[in-house]
Amino acid sequence: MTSAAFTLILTGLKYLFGVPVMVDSTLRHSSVQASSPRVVTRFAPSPTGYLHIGGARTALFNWLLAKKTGGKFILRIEDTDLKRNTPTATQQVIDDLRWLGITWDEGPEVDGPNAPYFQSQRRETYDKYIRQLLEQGRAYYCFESTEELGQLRGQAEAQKKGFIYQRPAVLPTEKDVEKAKAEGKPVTIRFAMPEGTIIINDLVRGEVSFNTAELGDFIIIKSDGFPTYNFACVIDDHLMGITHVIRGQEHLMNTPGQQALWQALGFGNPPQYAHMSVTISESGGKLSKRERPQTLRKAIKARTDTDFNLNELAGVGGLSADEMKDFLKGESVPDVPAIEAMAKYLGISLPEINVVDFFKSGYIPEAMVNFIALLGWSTGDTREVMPLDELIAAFDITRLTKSNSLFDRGKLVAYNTEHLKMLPKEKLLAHFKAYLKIVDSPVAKADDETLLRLIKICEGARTLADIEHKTKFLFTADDRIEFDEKAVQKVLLKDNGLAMLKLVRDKLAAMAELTEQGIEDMLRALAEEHKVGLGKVAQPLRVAITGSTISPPIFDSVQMLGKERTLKRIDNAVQKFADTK
RNA sequence: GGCCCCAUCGUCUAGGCCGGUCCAGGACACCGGGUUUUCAACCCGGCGACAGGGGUUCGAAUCCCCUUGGGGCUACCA
Repeated sequence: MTSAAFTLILTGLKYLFGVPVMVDSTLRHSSVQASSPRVVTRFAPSPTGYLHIGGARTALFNWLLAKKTGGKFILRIEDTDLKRNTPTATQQVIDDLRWLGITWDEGPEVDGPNAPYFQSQRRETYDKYIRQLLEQGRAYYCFESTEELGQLRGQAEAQKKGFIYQRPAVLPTEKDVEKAKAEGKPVTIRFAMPEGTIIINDLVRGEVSFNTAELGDFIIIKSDGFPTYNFACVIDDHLMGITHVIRGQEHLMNTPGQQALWQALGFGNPPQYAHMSVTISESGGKLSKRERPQTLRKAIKARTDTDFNLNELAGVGGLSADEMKDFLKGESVPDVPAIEAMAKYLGISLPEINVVDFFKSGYIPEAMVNFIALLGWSTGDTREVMPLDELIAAFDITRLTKSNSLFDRGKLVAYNTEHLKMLPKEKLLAHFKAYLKIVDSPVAKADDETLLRLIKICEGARTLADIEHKTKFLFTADDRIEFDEKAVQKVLLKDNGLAMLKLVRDKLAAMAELTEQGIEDMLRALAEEHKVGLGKVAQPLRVAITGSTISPPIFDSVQMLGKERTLKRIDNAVQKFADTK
């Protein structure tokens, strides 16, 4: 691991209202490892929704590092933005992490010495440090409204300059605060950024330097009294003894500010940072949960058919006409359930972004974790498909890639196929049952023994959804089979398919007991007798009992369906298509 | 616009720090063939990349600079 964690260089003699901030000094911090041998990492999501792929990747890398080094992994909920928090989000994130197999040593539901793990419950702690900063003149009050700030920003933009908050020549006093409050002005607190150059030594990017003059004084306490991310994160990382912070590149620009804060608070050595590359989606930018509503919006706009009723769709989503209008204009985004209901109504599938989306599509966590781990990281040799323990053993934080990577669903499918083959049967059974439950499949009715058999006869399946689709016919009523038109045309109505089906029926009816072997012998004999390939006799049978040309091996399919039901389905098919051409 | 990051097959990547062993390796995808009761799986083969331009050097995918392209951030969000 790299030695110097970071270097803060401040040039010149700078005074902040009489208080010397830093005098032309170069502070070198020794290796984090030297002072704290045990690695402590964390995943700190904000509870605004489901865990998405990007978050899962961040959590995974932090978890992997902790596991690899025998360290500790903490889950901390950054719920300081009351407006954005959604009530069930924390539970959703917890469920998603558990599904992936990512467990935490400290955090919600398991607790630990650093409790509470919800930032909204740590107000006193932040208050203590903010007082310290205020007293030292390293933080100061501000009273501008959002509108005023917006105006200043607009002016800067008009001049093609970046907006930097101008620190007042004389800092507001407590008296000014009282006055502002009396006048109903919002009160926020900004960090007084010291002047100079901050160099961060990133585990994946190397040295990156920033001029603090271009960063400006950022807000650390909001007008509602809650800390902003940049402040709370620094306090908690310090208090919780975090040694390594692995996060997305989108946080790179926050790092100098956080390090300066770390320094100002006298926290000593900051953690080692590793800014991962970003995961890009097929459509271009950062993989984002916005893609689902965007896809839906596009689909709605693409509907030009006359019988399509927009109001009806709005009703499905529980939206008013105005809300629908806003959504289409891109001004608002409905809830997840509303989005999903509308997508279902339109019969379109939304891109999988959240971890649950993949669960519902039939992917297994082992494959997800393996695939996500290889997005921006590699072993260095040619190993790719690996079980979890091997992944942990192979993990090396210094091998993270610098460049962004595209989330390729095709490759995920390939990984899922491999893991489906590798996984012990009991584990697969558990995954399959969970899957059947979440998609509310009729197959869920089957007992474990049957389920295990279904898994076995679907060997080579790519997803759990494949297994479900292939075997659902067993749990459908005999007269409710949905026939695939193409399959009927090609298999039953052509080449005497129906005639062959009748022959098969008679042979089957004559069999005392159905075994896979018996069925196979019978079908093969029939094919030979008529000098045709097995396909010619098997396919009509397959279509008759499943309605489609896709099914598990025919011998198993028939055996599992049973003689009575098979005959009934053959009769139904013969009757149904006898007069069709 | 400003600041920051990145750049090898369509995609994920190995190699780059320690320049020659790389006319660039693997995987997915794709194409062709095989196996076959369907789909999937499986087997064999093929296509396919060092963004461009300048340097440095006997020699550059590897080091330096520029251009171009992509991405991130630019909130009283995290």
